[in-house]
Amino acid sequence: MKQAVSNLSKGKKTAKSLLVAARDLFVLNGYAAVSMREIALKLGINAGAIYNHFPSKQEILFRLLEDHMLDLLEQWDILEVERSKLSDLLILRMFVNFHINFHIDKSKEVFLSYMELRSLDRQNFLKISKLRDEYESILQNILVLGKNNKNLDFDDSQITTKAILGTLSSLSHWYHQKGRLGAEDIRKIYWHLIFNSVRTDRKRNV
Amino acid sequence: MKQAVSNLSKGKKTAKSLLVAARDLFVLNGYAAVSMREIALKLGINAGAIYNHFPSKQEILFRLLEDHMLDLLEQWDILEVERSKLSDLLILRMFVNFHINFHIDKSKEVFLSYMELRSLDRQNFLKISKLRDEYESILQNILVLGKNNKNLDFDDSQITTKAILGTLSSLSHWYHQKGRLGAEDIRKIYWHLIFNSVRTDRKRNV
DNA sequence: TATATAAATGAATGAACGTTCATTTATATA
DNA sequence: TATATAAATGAACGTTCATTCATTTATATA
Repeated sequence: MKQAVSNLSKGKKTAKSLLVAARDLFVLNGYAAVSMREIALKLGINAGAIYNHFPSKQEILFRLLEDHMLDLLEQWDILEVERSKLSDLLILRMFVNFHINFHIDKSKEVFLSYMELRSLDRQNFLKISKLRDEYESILQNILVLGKNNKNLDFDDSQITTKAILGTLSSLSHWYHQKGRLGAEDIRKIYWHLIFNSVRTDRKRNV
Repeated sequence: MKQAVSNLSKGKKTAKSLLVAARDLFVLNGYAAVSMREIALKLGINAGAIYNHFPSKQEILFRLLEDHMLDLLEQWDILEVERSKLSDLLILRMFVNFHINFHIDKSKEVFLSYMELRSLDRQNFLKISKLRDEYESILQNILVLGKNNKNLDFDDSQITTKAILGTLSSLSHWYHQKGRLGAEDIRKIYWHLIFNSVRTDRKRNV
């Protein structure tokens, strides 16, 4: 359970603020282009002070990405109970809505996970890749199950998984709170697109 | 018209090789994480020699992105004659196929344009953004025209444009020459997905 | 082949980088 | 309030960075 910020010790508060500052700067300029001095400056502290909270710049990035992926997988797990009662198609809709909600709430973290995988060192890269594959396989399993039960139709589960995630991920590239459309509109538009692309009676030719 | 490499002077050959080396390194590690020394090392020359061909590292990136975008727009323009005879739906299919072909042929350039927009300085960023918007509006115009003629159906042309481009762009993140599927398979799979997501008699609910 | 021009060298520039550390200052505990 | 611990300072470390430049070497032209 997450703790209210006001209950945290000064050290934990600073660590949290550093993660937020680093996240924002990494999103804006990219990991490699952001210096420890810039991150520290955002909190008005000295760069050296960061090392009381994190052992390295690399560890800050890893913590951001791992926290995000674990959060994503955990939140999906929590829906397991509700999910067990749903049809294949409704589970797919739940996944799409879940994914969109997450992208809207955590658009910076999503964007970061997408862009900065390559900035992780080998060991950290493997850890995050594993979590990412885990998430991807959730969707792929939904698709395969739906196809086996003849409730969904598509040509290739692997590519279709990538394509749907690509469709949804475009969200993190343009979504801003102040936009023209609300979350409900966006969920509806994307669901219609995705639903039609994999429904059973879709056409195979123009 | 492109010139055969063997006809180029030594200087032009080196410049071309530098662009290729920079492209490959930028794709692998990101612009900010690549040094001029690394780029030079790929050709076995000294870093200082790069400046006989390009005025700055920034200019190399800009040249890569601008060349790519201009190539993309020009290749689409060339198809104008063929296009004028086609129906709305076939024009959309032509766009999808064109886009996929380009992603397959120039996957590194596409990936770079996608990832390194933020590494451009303000002036260069605006130039490339303009070209990118131009390309995006090609698809949006196709969609709007198709909807007006009742040959296509979707909720929002702007989001649908972004979603389709997102779908297609996922290609540049996983496509490798040596993969399981050929270009023809990929075109077919993506076309079915996209066609069904915007065809006129699509369903609005589960 | 002689000569002008283009390309590459290798050392040097100052600035910025991540990280360390002895020291000082603030916070939490007793 | 006294004391132990945590957090922040500010200077410094060794490296690496993009870029410059006088000089040398290679190429193209006449």
